[in-house]
Amino acid sequence: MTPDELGQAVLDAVRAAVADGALSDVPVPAKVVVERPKNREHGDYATNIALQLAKAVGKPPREVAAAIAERLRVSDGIAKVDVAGPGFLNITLTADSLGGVAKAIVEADETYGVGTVLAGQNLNLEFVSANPTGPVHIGAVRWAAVGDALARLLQAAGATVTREYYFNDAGSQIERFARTLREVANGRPVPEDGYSGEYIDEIATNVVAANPGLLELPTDEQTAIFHRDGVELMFAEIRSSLEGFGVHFDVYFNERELHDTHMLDAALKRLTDQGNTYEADGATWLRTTTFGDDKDRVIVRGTGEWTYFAADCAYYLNKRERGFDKAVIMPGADHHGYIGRLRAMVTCFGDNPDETLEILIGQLVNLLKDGEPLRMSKRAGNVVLLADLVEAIGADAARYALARYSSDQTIDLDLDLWSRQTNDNPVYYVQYAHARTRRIKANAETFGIGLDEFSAELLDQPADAALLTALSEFPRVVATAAEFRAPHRVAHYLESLAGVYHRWYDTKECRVTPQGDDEVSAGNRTRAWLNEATHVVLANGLRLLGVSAPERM
RNA sequence: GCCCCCGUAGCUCAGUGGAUAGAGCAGCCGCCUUCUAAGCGGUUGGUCGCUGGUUCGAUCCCAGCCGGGGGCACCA
Repeated sequence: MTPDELGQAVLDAVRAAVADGALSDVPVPAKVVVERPKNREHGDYATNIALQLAKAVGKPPREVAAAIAERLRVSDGIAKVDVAGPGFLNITLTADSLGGVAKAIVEADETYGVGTVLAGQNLNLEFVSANPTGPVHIGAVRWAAVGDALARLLQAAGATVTREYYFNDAGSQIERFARTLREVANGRPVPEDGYSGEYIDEIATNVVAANPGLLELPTDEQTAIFHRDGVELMFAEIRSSLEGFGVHFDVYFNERELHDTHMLDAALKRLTDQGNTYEADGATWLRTTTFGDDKDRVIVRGTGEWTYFAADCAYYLNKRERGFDKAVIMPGADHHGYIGRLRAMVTCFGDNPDETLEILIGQLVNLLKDGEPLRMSKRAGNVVLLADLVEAIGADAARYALARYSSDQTIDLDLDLWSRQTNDNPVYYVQYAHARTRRIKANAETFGIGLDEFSAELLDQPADAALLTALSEFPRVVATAAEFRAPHRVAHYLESLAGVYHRWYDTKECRVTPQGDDEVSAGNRTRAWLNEATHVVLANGLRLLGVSAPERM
């Protein structure tokens, strides 16, 4: 019996109690969620449904709980129902009923955990979107890890997800980047507002090599070529480093495309048609204050140039026209001030931002070196790159470390600590648990134990029940993490599951292979399924985070 | 000044209304002739920043305050 099925059984008991008058005719909830109690003495599962219904029923919670318990006890697969504390129902399943979960998980394999809570939603998930003026640095790497994990989660929850990277290849920072390349290539110092770093020299050298005679051209023509080829080389490097990190984007969208296809004009026209623009001080403004923004925003500057915000407007419209129900974007922590104007802009287009726009603001990653904060500045060349991070701690640890914290939390990443590769890093704990499932499987095979005989009622040890209930929780963890846009919940769940599994492994009564001269028992054979089910869940969970599930460690 | 995030064990963090607030690391005491000790058991350690409010019930929701971090361009 799965938690969902148990929830349904509890619901049936509530309905029965209402039907026969034990509970007054209260609105019965559509769904009852049972949870895995922290304390094993509280049964396999618990629910606070009686506490929730007590007020409407007009009876003390324990009395309501007793009425439900009485009707739940007679359900199939229920071993025990206790009323506890203020009115909790603590439920213990029969070994037979609970054990069936193991076989179901093994049979579901990679689809175990896949659900439908977000089915039918077509989402555009935009993340990273770092400017092509330098390599991917540590701040952006966080969003690569979190965004990719979130994309996997949303898909597991049934949504259709397009991963998108927005390249700002049309603004003044790109102009500075091009000028920097040109100056450096000509042996002159980096301009005051330019970019520094080894990559600048490399790219400048490569552009010159690819364009013989480049440095003989007039300055303007040089700049144009450095612009064109430099950005292209930077694009390529960013793309390949992200792919190397296991982060794949379905669409790399260039801001330039918005200009080239006149999307900005179309967006401006739409906004003007809606009556939300005006002219002032020689510029064209969007009246975002009407919809809650602090101040109105310029769309066309006095010089006649588009602002970056104008491109944002066009880009949003473009996403909608490509058929996405919702644009989900993950800007950096320093962009939270954009929420107001983006929501207002969406409203200016006539959409409801609560439905078509979702902005996931996360916090910074701070780097510590020798316990001292390391300030990062791309222009000063003082950056830690994706490649550096991977080299220091490995891609698995990096992805896990960056995805395991709530996005609301500022991360202090101590380079010394992480480069030591001690088991301060919980990814080892989880990966070790997975590797252990594979070794046990291999050992079992030498005893001729495969996945054949399965007798659920033999999974009768407390450690079996603890592992089974932990495994059964996975689908709801996935659904909840997807709904809350919180991949870190998966990581914490896996750590918890790994702990339960390690304890199960250490339980003599729960061995997969026989001890000493013992014969292979039905219990051994059945527990091979439980071991395999644990492998399935750990592997599926790690896959959601983009972390490998090693065969051995 | 305005806005966003954070404040929970020595450290890093989970926990978005319920039962004695959890985990990892660090510390201390134990456990390897039997499926990997990158593991397990035990133990030490917390006025959930403060003050009010809502509630049968608040770490969680609301208000104010105090700390820490980050943002507030006709830059991108």
